[in-house]
Amino acid sequence: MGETPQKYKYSWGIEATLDVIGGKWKPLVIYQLKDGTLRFSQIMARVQPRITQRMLTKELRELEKDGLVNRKVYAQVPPKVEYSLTEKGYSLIPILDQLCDWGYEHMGDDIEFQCEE
Amino acid sequence: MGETPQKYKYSWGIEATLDVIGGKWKPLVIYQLKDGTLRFSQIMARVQPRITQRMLTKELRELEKDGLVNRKVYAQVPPKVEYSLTEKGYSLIPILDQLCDWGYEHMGDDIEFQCEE
DNA sequence: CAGAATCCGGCCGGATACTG
DNA sequence: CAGTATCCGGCCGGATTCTG
Repeated sequence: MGETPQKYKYSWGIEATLDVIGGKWKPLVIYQLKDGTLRFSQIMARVQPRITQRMLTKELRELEKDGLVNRKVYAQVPPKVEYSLTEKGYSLIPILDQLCDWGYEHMGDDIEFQCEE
Repeated sequence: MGETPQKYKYSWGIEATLDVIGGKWKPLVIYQLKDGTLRFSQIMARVQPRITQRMLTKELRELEKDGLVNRKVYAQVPPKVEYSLTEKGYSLIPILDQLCDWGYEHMGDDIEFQCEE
């Protein structure tokens, strides 16, 4: 029945999603991984010179904890760690594309963009 | 060579968009306004008891500054201020819906949702 | 190479009180 | 009613140093 036609609409889903991609560098990191597996240093290089090691480590850990990225450690010296997107992580790409597009269309008056190619 | 086949992909657009909707309450506030104009106290009531006056004022000011909401002040006593979405603000609704859906599908194991109805 | 640890400034966001 | 003003704790995020 029509009760609570629109009620409160707290939109927890939005907050849950923003909790996951809202980190300062997270969308960037996810975007880097969309084309495949990358090593820690490779991600660093692609987001450089803006992100610090500490931040990259931290955000990768959180993304891993949230089930968006896989972390594979090779037991060797020197260390080698590879990161890739999980299914869940991949499912975010279309949304990130849209966020990027919106930014491009509505905010892009004096900044550079690199959404799609 | 396929010059800069994928280059860096900084995705500034994403960051620009998240700057605008990334505030803790902003997506909620925008969502409340999607059905039409609301007064300050009405927005408060809908987001209550979670947001504070200070935060609502602050986020509304930022949304106004970013051109997402209109602010109409009635010169009367007691004061009356109405908020509504701009075109730009409305254009975010589909994206917010997607963010909400994603949260619902991927994070919704033990939280309540109210995306659409 | 991929981090862990430490230090630190800033500012985000909440609580409370006051005002036109 | 719709704000300001003030205080304040926490934590976000950067810089730097050390390590297996």
